[in-house]
Amino acid sequence: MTEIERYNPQSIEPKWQARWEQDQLYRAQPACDKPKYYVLDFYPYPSGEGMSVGHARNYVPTDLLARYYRMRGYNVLHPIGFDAFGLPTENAAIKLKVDPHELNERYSANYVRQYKLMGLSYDWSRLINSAHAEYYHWTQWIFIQLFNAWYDPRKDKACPIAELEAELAERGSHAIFDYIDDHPEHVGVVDKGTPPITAEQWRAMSRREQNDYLNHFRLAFQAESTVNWDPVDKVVVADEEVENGRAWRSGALVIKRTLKQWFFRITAYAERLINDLDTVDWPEAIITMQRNWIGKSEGAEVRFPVDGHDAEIPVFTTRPDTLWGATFMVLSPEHPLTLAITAPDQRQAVEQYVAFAKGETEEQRTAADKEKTGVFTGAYAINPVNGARIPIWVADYVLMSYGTGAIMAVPAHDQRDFEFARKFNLPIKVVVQPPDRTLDPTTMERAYEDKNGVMVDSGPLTGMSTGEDGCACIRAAIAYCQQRGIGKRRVNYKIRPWLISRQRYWGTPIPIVHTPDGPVALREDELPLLLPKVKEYEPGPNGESPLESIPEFVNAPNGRRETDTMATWACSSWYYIRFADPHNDKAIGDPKEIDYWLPVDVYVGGAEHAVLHLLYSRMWTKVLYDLGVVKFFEPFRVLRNQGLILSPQKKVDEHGREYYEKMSKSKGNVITPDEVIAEHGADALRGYELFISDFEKTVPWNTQGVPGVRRWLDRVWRIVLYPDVDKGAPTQMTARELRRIAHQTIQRYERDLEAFSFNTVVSAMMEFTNALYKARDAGLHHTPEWDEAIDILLRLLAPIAPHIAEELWCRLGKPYSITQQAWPKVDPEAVKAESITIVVQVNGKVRDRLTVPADADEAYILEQALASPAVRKFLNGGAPKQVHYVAGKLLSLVV
RNA sequence: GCCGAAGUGGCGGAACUGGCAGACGCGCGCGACUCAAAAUCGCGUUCCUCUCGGAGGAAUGUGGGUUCGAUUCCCACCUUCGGCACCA
Repeated sequence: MTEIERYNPQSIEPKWQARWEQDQLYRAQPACDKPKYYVLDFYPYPSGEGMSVGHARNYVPTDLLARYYRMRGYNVLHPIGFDAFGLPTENAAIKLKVDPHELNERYSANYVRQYKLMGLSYDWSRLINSAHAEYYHWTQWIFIQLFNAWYDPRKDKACPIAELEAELAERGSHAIFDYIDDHPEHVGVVDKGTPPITAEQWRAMSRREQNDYLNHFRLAFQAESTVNWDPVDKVVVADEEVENGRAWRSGALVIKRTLKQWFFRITAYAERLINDLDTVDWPEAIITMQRNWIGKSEGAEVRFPVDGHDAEIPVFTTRPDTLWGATFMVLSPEHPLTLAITAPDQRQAVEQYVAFAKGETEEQRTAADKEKTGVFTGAYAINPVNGARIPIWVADYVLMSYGTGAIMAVPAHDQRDFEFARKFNLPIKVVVQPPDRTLDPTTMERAYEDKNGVMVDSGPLTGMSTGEDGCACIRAAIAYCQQRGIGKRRVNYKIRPWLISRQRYWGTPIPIVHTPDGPVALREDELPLLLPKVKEYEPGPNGESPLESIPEFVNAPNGRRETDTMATWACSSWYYIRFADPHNDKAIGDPKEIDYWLPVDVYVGGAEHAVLHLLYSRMWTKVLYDLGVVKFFEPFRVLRNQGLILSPQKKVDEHGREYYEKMSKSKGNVITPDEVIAEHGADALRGYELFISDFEKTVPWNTQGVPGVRRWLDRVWRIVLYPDVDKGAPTQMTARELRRIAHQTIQRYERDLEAFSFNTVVSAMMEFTNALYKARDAGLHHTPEWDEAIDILLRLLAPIAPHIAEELWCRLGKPYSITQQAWPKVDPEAVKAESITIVVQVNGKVRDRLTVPADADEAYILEQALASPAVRKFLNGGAPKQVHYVAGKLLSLVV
């Protein structure tokens, strides 16, 4: 027996990692004629805790793809960088009393160390970091482009704000507003409630007033906004950081404060953000979530005059067909007309109610199954379609932020209105009778919301029934309103402007100076606006940004510098472009490189960013497309989400149900790649990350899984280097069969990898390895087919387990590096089988299996089947009534 | 409540276009090697029944349907996970 050297990843992995790094094997070439492949991971935030094996679920599959496409001859861009700005680092800096710049370097370096430990093939020459001025210079540059642009609805794209100024000076803004009226999908290009003006009015304005007006159109703009304020921590907190009205960190009751905030006008892109979803290959769930988030709904805006006042209240409705069934109207407590129209004897009650609603948290106000509340204003509106005088109420179930902040209430056909009407004894009027029964307002138990039915008591619509698409009555109602001049077709979107400013230190400074004439952007040659070093990172007593206390920063020659910084969503909205040319100090990137590399071919990350990052990035891409900076309008061609990895420990909840926890430091159940690699090596970790489950599924980590994969790699090691040792029982296999298995494995590998079915890629490789043991036991190992099979095995292994593949490749005396070898070609001749197995069924049950030559025809197979004793047993001596033959697979006999 | 995804052995999962359900791995059991253990190798491992070295039956969340044939297609329901949640 030969003395064998055991597979020892601890000695071979660091050796090859050092060699690869020295040789810079994974550098992408600049733009050239080669086909490109851009595979990208979601931009990671480098946390102080480092990575867990859950993070590797993202990085290993993309590395497999990168290595695979390199071997297939593509110029592969596989970069990484750090989304380094943001609150977690800032909070850590405050707590540890360490400069966040320093923490960033420390944490990023730890991530890089872990990436290298896993043998990931990133192009390290393209490493980027959002918190480096070299990077945020261009985040600021894009901010300026947005600030200096508006969305021209007629051109359906972003245009320089100077064009808007020229138009205002020449013709005013009426043409723009008229166009939006006729094309309601453009409602989001301008702030709600902005008045149209004439050229004379524009020219009469001061520069400050003009800037205020332009602000309603700019793609980056400042506006008043209500935010959650934590009086103990003295910070603004996000909605997500508020639980039951209390700040998550301090436990203090949050109060609402109105602050001036910076926004991006994502609403202008609502329609394109929906429509362009048809052009990407993304998980259906994410596409649906984005659609819902944008929340397009079509209907009509109808104006209701207020009885006895010189005022009209517009309402938005998706069911204009039910206009005749409106029996009351409801205003949001924040509606500007609420107090103005309130009758004197109701004033006290309404004021009280408005104050009560204002004091409610978002949580209380939108709680499920909340009892309806509201107060009568004492005023009446006139229903413009039938002159009916209907009471106007104020109630918190109507939100100021959606539609017009006022609704017409149709209790017979809207469940919310129904509940309100029942509670306050308001009349209910049925205007749509369902086809199968007759609704009686006095006995109805819930609203009939279906569109299907016949119109009753509805003026000109009476007797109409729902058309083919269910919207005939709606269209007729809109046409009627338009003709009478009381309403018009309208589109509403739920999506709101994207809040970008944070009164915090650790973020990209906003390149704006507030002058007596209003906000002015820095010139491009004044960038980057550096984040100054400070001693204290805590926000001021009233939530002022720490930047406010630095006179050298705040005081600009022409005014006061903006002290808000950008939320990290800005940094991550364009980083995928930067990788094309990451160190360019003249532009966000050389257009030649950007045009070559983008869009991203495959983008992989967790589903938690379904809406936020993926929506923001799409908007920025479209702005840059409109402005001619890039030539693509969707950044990520293919998107896939990896599933979560949970802790292996089974827990039982209070109902006795079993579940697995997420890995987290606070629960003390984190498994790190470091510990797994120390014990079993990076290749075994990589293999198990791929093998653990279906890529998109959430699954608990199994501590036995890595040793299982390690055993497979051990077997690979032994069969490649020591095929003569430890023979098993003799088996039957021909050289041709071995060759067929090798080439079929290439096919399965390619097919499964391209379908993101990485677990079956690994299992195909395990089967191939098992087949080699069998072939060895059949005495095949000194044949040319054996050498070819081993060669294929190692090439296919290289993307999964690069270290062991390189080591074995080297020991067989083949040329360095295996990662630079060509991908093996499938030989179609080798794949063909000479004999095939045909399953014989009788009445749908398998009764026998026949081995026949691959070219056997149906007649021959039928003859063989009828001769089989196992089959005859179930034929009861008769002939089959029906015969179904599936070529090469199955013969089904029916008796 | 609404929208989306998914339910297959003890566990993770596989099954290409309607055609052998349970590949591959984990775990478990038995055996070989060993003084012993580890490692390794071999065999077995969905459930039930029987006249058990064989044969038959049932089974892919539940109940129906289409089909010679359904994990796959259709209908209804149940459960789990994710998202949204008074959006007019």
